[in-house]
Amino acid sequence: MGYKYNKENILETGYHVLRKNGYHKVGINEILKEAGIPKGSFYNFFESKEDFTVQVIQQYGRSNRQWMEKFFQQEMSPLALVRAFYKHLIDINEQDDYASGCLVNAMSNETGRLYDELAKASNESFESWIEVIAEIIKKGQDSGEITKAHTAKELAEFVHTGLYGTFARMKVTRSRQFMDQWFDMSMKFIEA
Amino acid sequence: MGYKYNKENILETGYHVLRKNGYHKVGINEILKEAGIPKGSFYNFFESKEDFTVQVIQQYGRSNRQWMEKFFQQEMSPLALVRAFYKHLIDINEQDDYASGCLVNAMSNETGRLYDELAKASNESFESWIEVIAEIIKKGQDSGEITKAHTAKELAEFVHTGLYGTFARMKVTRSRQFMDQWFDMSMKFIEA
DNA sequence: CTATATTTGTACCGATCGGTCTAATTGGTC
DNA sequence: GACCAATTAGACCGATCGGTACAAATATAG
Repeated sequence: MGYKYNKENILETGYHVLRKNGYHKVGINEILKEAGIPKGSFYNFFESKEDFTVQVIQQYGRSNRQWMEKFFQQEMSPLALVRAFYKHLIDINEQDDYASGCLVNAMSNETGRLYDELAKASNESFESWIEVIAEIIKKGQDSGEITKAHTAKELAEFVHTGLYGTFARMKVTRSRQFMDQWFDMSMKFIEA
Repeated sequence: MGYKYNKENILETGYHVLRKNGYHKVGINEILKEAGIPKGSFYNFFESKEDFTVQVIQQYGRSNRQWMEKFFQQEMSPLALVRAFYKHLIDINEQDDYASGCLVNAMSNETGRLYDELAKASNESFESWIEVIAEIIKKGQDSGEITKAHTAKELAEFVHTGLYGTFARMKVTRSRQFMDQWFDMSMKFIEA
């Protein structure tokens, strides 16, 4: 029962710190300092650093899925929505000065083969997002805007992991140039 | 002036340790132990952990490029070579039990926005490989096997970063299923 | 109010971090 | 052989790591 600190706020802080720095670079003390809580409270809320990170991923997975569902409810054609969605993600990363990419991609790459619980949480978030993207792509296929050469889920996975691939290039070049190039090619790929 | 230890061997050890564990998970002591050298020798060869890692990336970048150039000299059509190349990379990752992916992708994601020298080294290795892949794709375009809808370099970058994107999925699902799916879709994408 | 359980705050733990220092050893040159 | 520079060896440095211990403070139940 909530006393002084709020678990969701701590997870939110963890999201920002982990997204920018990765898992092994960040120490518990950095999170305590950033969130303004003492260590006792942290280990009251969370069993371990891994458990904390799992919950960060889960909370982000849920809130991002909700945001996506809302985004795809805008009044536009399915293909236009997909285009706007990825354009928006690229814009966000530019505003972020190319510092972070996606938490789930970062955690998957850095810890996916090292810690089972982190892998599971990352995978579940990813798949939950793919459901939403596949749904809008399916609508585009039904309306004839999007290719039926592959299933909606295959297209969603192909495009979204494609974006993840560009994050490595983005971080290293500190530029959106390659993401824009990827965008044009990917959007052409899914067009009917 | 080589005394007792060989710099290339130390870098080779570093390659394996860093590829599997990432940058921040690995301590100098682990590399010393794995390579069987004392700390004094390490800091005789390398200025710092970052300098060491830069040289690991550079050596791997060079040796991998040489391997690629040889691979593409096999007696096959350009498209068949590209297919065989990526099939082979997927096979390697399966044999590796999906533990590592690509060092350059891992370093780019984990450290690309954090350390300038690591970013530079990662970027240079990546671009050096893209040159080789673009070359074989160009040949495929000239022979009519590969689409001319995009330049050879654009296609090479799109495909290769696409593969990088799948590594996150691979590590988290511990399976080649998604890589195979990506392979089919990507190869279809570049076909004329 | 008292009794009890939970949360908060901080000191502390052994282990490890990246890196320095210096002595002993080695190899090459005269 | 003597001499010097480079290399090797590992003890040592302060800082930080993830996590524990425990007492003080706080909230809830009666």
